[in-house]
Amino acid sequence: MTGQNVNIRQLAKLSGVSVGTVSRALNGYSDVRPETRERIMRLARELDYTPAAAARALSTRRSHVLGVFLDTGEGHPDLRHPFFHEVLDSLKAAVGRAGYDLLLFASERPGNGYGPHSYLKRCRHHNVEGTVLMGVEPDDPEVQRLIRSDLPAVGVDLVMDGPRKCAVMSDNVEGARQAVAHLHALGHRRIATVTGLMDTRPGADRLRGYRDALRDLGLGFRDEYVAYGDFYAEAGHAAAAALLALEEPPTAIFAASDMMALGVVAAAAERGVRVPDDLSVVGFDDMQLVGLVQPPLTTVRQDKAGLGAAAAHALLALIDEEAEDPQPTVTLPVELVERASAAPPPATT
Amino acid sequence: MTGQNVNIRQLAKLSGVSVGTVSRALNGYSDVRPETRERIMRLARELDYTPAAAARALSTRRSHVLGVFLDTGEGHPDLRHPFFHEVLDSLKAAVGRAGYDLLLFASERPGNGYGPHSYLKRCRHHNVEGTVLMGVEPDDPEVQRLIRSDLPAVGVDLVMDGPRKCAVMSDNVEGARQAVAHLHALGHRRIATVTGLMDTRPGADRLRGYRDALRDLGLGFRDEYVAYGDFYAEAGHAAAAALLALEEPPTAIFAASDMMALGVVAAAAERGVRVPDDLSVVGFDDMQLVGLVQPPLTTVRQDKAGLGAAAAHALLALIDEEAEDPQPTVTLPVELVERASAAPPPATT
DNA sequence: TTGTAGGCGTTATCAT
DNA sequence: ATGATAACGCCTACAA
Repeated sequence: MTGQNVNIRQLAKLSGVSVGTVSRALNGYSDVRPETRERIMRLARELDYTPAAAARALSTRRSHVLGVFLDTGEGHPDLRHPFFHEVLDSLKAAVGRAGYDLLLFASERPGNGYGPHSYLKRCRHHNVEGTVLMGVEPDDPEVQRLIRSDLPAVGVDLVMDGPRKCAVMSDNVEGARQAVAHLHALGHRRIATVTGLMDTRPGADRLRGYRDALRDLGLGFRDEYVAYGDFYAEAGHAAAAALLALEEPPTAIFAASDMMALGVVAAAAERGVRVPDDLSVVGFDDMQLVGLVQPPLTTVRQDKAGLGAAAAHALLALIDEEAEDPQPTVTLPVELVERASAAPPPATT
Repeated sequence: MTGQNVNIRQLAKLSGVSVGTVSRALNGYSDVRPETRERIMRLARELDYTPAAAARALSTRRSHVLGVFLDTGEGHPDLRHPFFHEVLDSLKAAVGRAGYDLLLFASERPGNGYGPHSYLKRCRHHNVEGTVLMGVEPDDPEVQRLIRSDLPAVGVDLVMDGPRKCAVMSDNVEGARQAVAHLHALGHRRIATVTGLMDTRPGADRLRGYRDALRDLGLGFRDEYVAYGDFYAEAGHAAAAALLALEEPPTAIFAASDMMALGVVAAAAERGVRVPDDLSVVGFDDMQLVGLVQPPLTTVRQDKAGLGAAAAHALLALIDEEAEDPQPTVTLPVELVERASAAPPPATT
């Protein structure tokens, strides 16, 4: 409609005032005569005037854009991890309410692509006011550079030790603990685990929770009961195969992710081991759908929406400087969801 | 590192040339003496110079940013639809390779928030060169305004009839057809369906494919065999309950989404109806995990990665003007994935 | 209350 | 091959 992209100068001319006045009127300054403002705003609406974000950012030095690095499933291109996407949804909603949009970094060559791929550079190029990192490699040297900079950034499941940095994550230790405790309460004594990637914080923490729980419960830790995985289904499948072939196989398996848990269930089914009759399984995440499958999966629910909102909140606080440094990691509670994949162990031990 | 955000002027001063020369050197113009260029580029690297996208966009009138409207699960806040996220992943990868980043629109008040919420306005505000729409309401008046504008836009599962618009989607009709044909080949004659939202293109097309298949197979269409759903699990559950309570219940159900298919399976299980022994179920999507559940779900696979790449491709073509108008809808093939939830019908009819 | 003008960081068009 | 300089669209002192 109308003649495309009106700018503030034309608006000024048409409303018979200067650009300064138009700007002040539109931006809600008080020193503008009501009638003048009204006239300007009406015209702006009629002409469908939209200020150019680039120009404003240039002049204001604020972009009202937040960056997002979402490196999901690089090593597993066919099995995208849905967890971060769910977090992204609520992150989007929360920052939107605060008037921010999200820049999802895709191109590895900001500007003209000279210089190495760099998180920090891409942020500066687009002048984002802060950024969220999800699923990125913790020890990538480029991440380290970002950490040393003072650009506000929050990591999801990723703690960064630097100025204006923060992290949000679930209480993974406690979650794993609850999973094991639940199994123990059901009567299990031979409880194994399939871990996540050990160089990620959730992977390490869930294993720690598992060990802590065993200790507290007086169960004794056995090396052969921990199978190292990578969060993906295939790892759960392989781990279960190995675990069930043990001389003294476990009666229960705590998998550090739902996908691995489903892999465990599948592997069990293949060997004629019934879940939960012969083997109990507890997962982690509470991905959508796992409540619908047979058997419905008992799992530790992460509050993905809460994580996204917390990330938004933390990042905005960092940006508004209303945050002491260093900022403590935000840890969200998890909740054991009892469904049908965990039950008392078979009577015959 | 170094003293934060160097700009082209400082770079010019330090390398002893004018800003014009720096700009030309960095942007690879030929009319720059090799030694000069080398000196400038080295300095730029040392100082970690990054051009400001906003300034460049202002001057160039190209932002190298593409917009994304991802309205996922507004009505179903607890059950985010993962389909679009998988598409988003490959979209991101594809546009990234072309040097674009993605702006995920979150805020409803671009600029100063005067005027109504508007897709078009948000695009113009950020000067995106084109935009992708996923999961948005087809008949939202604001979408209509976007459609009438000549901003390049492609819809995923959404056809827009306007200048520089395009759509990508799976071959939903054919997919539904294949599902029904598969069931028919297995011996089923009483085949019901649970539809998706009828005001979406995929919802309508999958129902059409179902009807077409019945006709072609000479099966005869029965009103009571189509239950109207909304793509979500609960709808599948409710539909199955109704369908199975029929006087002459179907022996097979084609659900227009995997989530509904799982709802169907769950409802069946509750009534003691076994899948696939007593009831065959075929879904649509091939969401991750549905191959792992019990029974592994037979379904029609959508090529989500292909959809994202196609959307990127189409949008870039629209932007580069190398696209006749109107642009034909891109339809991607689907593939029936036979797993275990569909089998021959029980012998006793 | 309003107008003027400088500046934000680049690119691009002229000269030279 | 390089240097000035005018846009690009907006905000914001400062003046009036």
